[in-house]
Amino acid sequence: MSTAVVVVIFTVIEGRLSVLLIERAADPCRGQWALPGGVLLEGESLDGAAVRKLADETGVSDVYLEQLFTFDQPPGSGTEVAVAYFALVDVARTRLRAELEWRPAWQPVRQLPPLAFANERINAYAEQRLRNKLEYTNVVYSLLPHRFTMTEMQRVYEAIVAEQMDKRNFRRRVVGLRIVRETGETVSRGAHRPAMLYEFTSRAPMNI
Amino acid sequence: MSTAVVVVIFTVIEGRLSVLLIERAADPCRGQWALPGGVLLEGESLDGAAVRKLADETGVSDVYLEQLFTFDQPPGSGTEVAVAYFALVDVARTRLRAELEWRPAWQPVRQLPPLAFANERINAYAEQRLRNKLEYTNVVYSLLPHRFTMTEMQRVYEAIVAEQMDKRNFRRRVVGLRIVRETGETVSRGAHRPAMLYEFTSRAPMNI
DNA sequence: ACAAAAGTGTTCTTTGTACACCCATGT
DNA sequence: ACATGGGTGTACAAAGAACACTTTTGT
Repeated sequence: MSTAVVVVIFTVIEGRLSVLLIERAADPCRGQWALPGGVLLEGESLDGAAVRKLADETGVSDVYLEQLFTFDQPPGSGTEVAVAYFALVDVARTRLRAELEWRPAWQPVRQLPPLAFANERINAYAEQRLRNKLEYTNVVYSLLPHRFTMTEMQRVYEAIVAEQMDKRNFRRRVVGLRIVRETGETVSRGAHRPAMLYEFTSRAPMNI
Repeated sequence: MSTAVVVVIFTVIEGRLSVLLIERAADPCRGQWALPGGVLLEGESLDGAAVRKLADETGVSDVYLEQLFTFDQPPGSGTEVAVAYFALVDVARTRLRAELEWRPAWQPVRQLPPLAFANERINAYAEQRLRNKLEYTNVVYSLLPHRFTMTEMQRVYEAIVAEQMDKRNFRRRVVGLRIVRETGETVSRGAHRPAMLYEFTSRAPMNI
């Protein structure tokens, strides 16, 4: 009996929070979708396994990645428990590894297909935690480039909580909580006046 | 390779937050103290194993018990990972199971003896989580009898956060958050005027 | 009489929320 | 000229923190 590690990988695509799922080409649960996961290797740490799975699936590392919860595995699955992680990645930097028996795809969290195993619970739990963390941490740092405008950041938040925010209150909050700071430089991005560029005060998970 | 389950069991003794530790009478780590734990049995759920360990050690059930975090286990320990839980119990209702090779004792968290394995981290993590949960949930329900005075409840909070609070603000908070409610009955407990009895609005973990 | 805990209100500060207008640029 | 996103301030409400005195009872 071994330990499974699964990773709930979120991104934002066209203003919608989406999650990476794998279509199972083999039994059990052929044709259903499941969260990417695998077993803990000999001598590997949990965090190490999560980083490895994330890199295998998306090619990225150095993103927000946090342990979520540990779930029981169904009998006969070959593993006793599944340690779930969640991660946020910028879709523009990812490269999915599709193979014959391995068809990954981004699915909007509001319209998930039927999932194998207990993956609905894990997904729901991850989404809940993401929304909570959004309010007081810098989780989104790996969803944005190193420098970005307030509007770009706000669009990401709005995609995750699925509602619109007031831009003045939004700015006050993220600057007041020291999640981001002004860089002092501006940029012109289209048919409007130049915008201040911001950056995260830290690109590692804030622990609070 | 199997999965370990450990339980950080808190109580309040003489106004101090204390945790249950076991003195190891056998190698490895003979003479050191460790958190109570064991392996996940065949066909047993994680929560089930945590409930079983807690009952084995203290004789109590129906208390606050929540999954905390999953830690890597050191190589050669026979288990891959340790799923940690934390619990709060009323010391007056517990009965510790002491045996020759098994010497449990309550230790104040401010003066812990040297611990085996990575148990310092687990303890520190549990204490942190307890303090956070204290602010917005009913965690302490299993540290108090069914009916209690405000002062009794406040003493428990003060023991956990290790600082004194204002009783008017304290009452407003726990009543306002619907953690407790008045019962309408009063009691006389010593050389002072009778006190209102309160009760928890729920004796199951509030999920928020 | 005194010691011990119970009970009770107000002020101030901080935090969050709602809300509307003008500006610089590219087409 | 107009469409697009950028930038800004104020008023109100809610929540939290600080603070002191009187009451009831048992010894």
